[in-house]
Amino acid sequence: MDSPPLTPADWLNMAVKELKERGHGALKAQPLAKALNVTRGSFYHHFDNLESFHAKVIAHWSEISSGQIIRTAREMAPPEQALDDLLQKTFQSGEALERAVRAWSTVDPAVAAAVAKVDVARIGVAENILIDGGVPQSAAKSRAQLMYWAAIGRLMMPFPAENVLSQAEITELARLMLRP
Amino acid sequence: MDSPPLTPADWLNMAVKELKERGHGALKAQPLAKALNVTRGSFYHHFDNLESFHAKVIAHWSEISSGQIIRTAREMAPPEQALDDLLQKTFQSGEALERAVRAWSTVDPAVAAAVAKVDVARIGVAENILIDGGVPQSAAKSRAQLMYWAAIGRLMMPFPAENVLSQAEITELARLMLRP
DNA sequence: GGCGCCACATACACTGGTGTATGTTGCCTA
DNA sequence: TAGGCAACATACACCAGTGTATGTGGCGCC
Repeated sequence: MDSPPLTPADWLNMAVKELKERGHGALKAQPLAKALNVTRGSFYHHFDNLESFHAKVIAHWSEISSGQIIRTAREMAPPEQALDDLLQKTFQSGEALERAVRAWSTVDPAVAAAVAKVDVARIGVAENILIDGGVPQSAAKSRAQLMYWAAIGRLMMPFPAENVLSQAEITELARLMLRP
Repeated sequence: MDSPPLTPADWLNMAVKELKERGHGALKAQPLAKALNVTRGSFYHHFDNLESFHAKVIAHWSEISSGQIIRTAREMAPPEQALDDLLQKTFQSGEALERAVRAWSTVDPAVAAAVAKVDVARIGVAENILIDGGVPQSAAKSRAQLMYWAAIGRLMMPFPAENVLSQAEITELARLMLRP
């Protein structure tokens, strides 16, 4: 029943999974090793210590998130639709992960820095969509910020699944935000 | 140099302080005892165990938050001003605490339940302000939700102090939200 | 066919936490 | 003035984690 040897990527993927399901408190060598059916020896073979491992985990998350941003930006159909996508789809399957990372960022400055970068990138995408939709540049930034904050705020509700706006409400909001 | 004997309230106040400054990971008997210059014996004299202590901490936070809500609601001057207050003042000195509690809520269902209740109450206040300001009931709820999510989202940014809207922008937003 | 390295396993010393059981000290009170 | 209780302190057994040092099995390769 022995499985193929593990790579650092395997550890990072498991880390992301545990982060999503149990929060950053689960990012420890011993529990992760158990989840991968190996001992901590493997962990300390691939990584120097917990701190550097955490750094690689958050870097991995940044890449994942950046990938999502690129894809979202590429689907820039009509601005109204792009806005819907950005508001809704960005945090669809990634909600739990996003919540966990943001909670983590409140106690780890390195994570906070990474999250801040991703935030800037995402808000930039939203801003460009608004500008493409005819919103004056001066107003676009603060509106994009507002929208982004609302999206983050929603998923930081204790039960984000119960905190939803109807499609009609989202469309109404998008229309409001695209007003010149 | 001996100080007066501690009460459970002293422990709860210290807990809130540590929660605010270091996050919920600091809510442990040993570190708190050290911060209060006593030993864990005192902790286990006043509380059964960590779990019940945590329950009292979050209950204490709920009362604090409810107090703020009452005060905010009582200052219901003109709706525009009340909205400013709700958006800005609620999380002024309490930003770090709010962040910590919300991060905590992502890993503790009991905390999540308490936070959810406070959220409902706060959104209710915002909704009433909007209704007082002439917004139709049907639209008031979703707009109040949006505003609340944005407020929460802002303070969950890694550096909330750098994520601010100018007073002009807030006023503009309040005006927008109060549109019938 | 022995060499070396990769991917672990094992063992050890250590830290920082929990909960419990049992002192100890001062004050309040009958 | 003796008892009793509140507010601790002390000591113990235990657990879950870290990091490090060293052992080991297989496989690639010349």
